[in-house]
Amino acid sequence: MPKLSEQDRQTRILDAAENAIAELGFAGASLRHIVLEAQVNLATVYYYFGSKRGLMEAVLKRRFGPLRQEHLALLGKFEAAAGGRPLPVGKILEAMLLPPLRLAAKAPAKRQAVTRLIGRIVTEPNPRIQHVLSSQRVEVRTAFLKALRRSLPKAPLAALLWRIEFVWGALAFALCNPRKIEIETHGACDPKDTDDMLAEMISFFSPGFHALAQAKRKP
Amino acid sequence: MPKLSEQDRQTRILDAAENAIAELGFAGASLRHIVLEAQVNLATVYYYFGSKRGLMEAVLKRRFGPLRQEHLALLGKFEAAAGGRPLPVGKILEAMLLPPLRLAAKAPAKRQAVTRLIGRIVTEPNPRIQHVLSSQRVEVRTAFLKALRRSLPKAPLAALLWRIEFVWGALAFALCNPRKIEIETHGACDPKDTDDMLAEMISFFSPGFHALAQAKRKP
DNA sequence: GTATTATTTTAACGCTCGTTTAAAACGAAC
DNA sequence: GTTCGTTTTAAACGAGCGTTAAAATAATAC
Repeated sequence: MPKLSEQDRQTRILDAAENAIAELGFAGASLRHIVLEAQVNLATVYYYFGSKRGLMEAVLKRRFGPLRQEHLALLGKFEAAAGGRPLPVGKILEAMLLPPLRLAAKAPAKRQAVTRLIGRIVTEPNPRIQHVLSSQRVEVRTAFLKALRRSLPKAPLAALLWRIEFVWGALAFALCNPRKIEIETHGACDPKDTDDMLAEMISFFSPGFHALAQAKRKP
Repeated sequence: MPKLSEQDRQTRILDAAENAIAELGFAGASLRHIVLEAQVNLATVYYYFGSKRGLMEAVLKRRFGPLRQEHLALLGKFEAAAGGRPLPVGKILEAMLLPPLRLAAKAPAKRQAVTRLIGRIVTEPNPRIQHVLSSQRVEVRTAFLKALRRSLPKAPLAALLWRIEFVWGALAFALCNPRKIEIETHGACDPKDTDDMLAEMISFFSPGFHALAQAKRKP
């Protein structure tokens, strides 16, 4: 029996599951497919993770736990640097977008599993998985909302909330199928160039937020 | 045997399939689940649609065929009204966003199947389904790109392409899980109010496009 | 009426899925 | 070297899946 990689089995299973989810979605990623790639016996999944759902949740926790921390840390760092003054919108956007993009950039070029995993989740039908993630991210969501409200005190709450959703949506969409974007734009947009993508997003969204600073028609 | 609704079976199957896809995704929507809701025999699906894939493609074609027409028609109407002059960015955005939103609004309040169907597709892993849609929408994509290039001739191509992707992404995200947005914002954002959503999107994205009108750092 | 076609149903095939049980292999302690 | 707890394996279960072939029914034409 050739044990190609001698990292522990749990990690191999998680890696394989992540790849499978990114490629096939949660429903399509079968355990047998996963254990084949992980070079692990089928029952090993149940020994370590209890069930398929347990494995899926572990996959999400491994990535989105640190992501949550990075989000809060980066926002906190910017706020500390601002010394109590409201953050520029561009900085808030950077704190929103950079951690996921950095996570995506860290992945090896060929397999953008993490990248697509992030995008995959936003449209996940399974309510259980939805809830796992939603509950993990409520803290991040409120932190960014609070920062934006401080920076744009005159902006209506609903307008801010909508815009936050739009930003997350654009990010998720871009992360979800990088290949599609690359093909459809004939290479003019390169999703692998995360620095460029970050710059494009910030320069695109910032003016839309700033437009809220003064105007306030319907209270 | 109670034939509750006497619309023809094909329509009942398509409706049921649309609901199932919206709720469970493409992989999770099983034929047996669909025929149960459609009150139709399992083999009937194969008689009319040949296979599950055939049914899925028929579901997509029924909605996205007319959507494509509406997109092109609305853009054409605005361009005709402009009489050869470049369209305002806001009008282009309206032509992009209104048809899908109108489609979503048309659906009965309880079941926003079409709404979620639109969003579900953008993250669909199945490359076959991806391609069916992608090929159907290339015409629409290029039409809007062309309109934007006319209105913002100084804008770098890549910047325009990125922004178009971001707009589609934000729209898809918002359409995908309206319930999630409603819950997470504690009702402050109401995805069922498509007029409001359209206004929010246009007012958010327009400034970002206009910022491209003059500035052009890297050629 | 009968013959012919179109539609619907029944029943099953083979496959893959998630999951479980129990036995085998292993490692550390004594 | 035996014992004991942990880890890995093999084998099977039942359920659901997409799909198909053929029989039963309904509709149409002659």
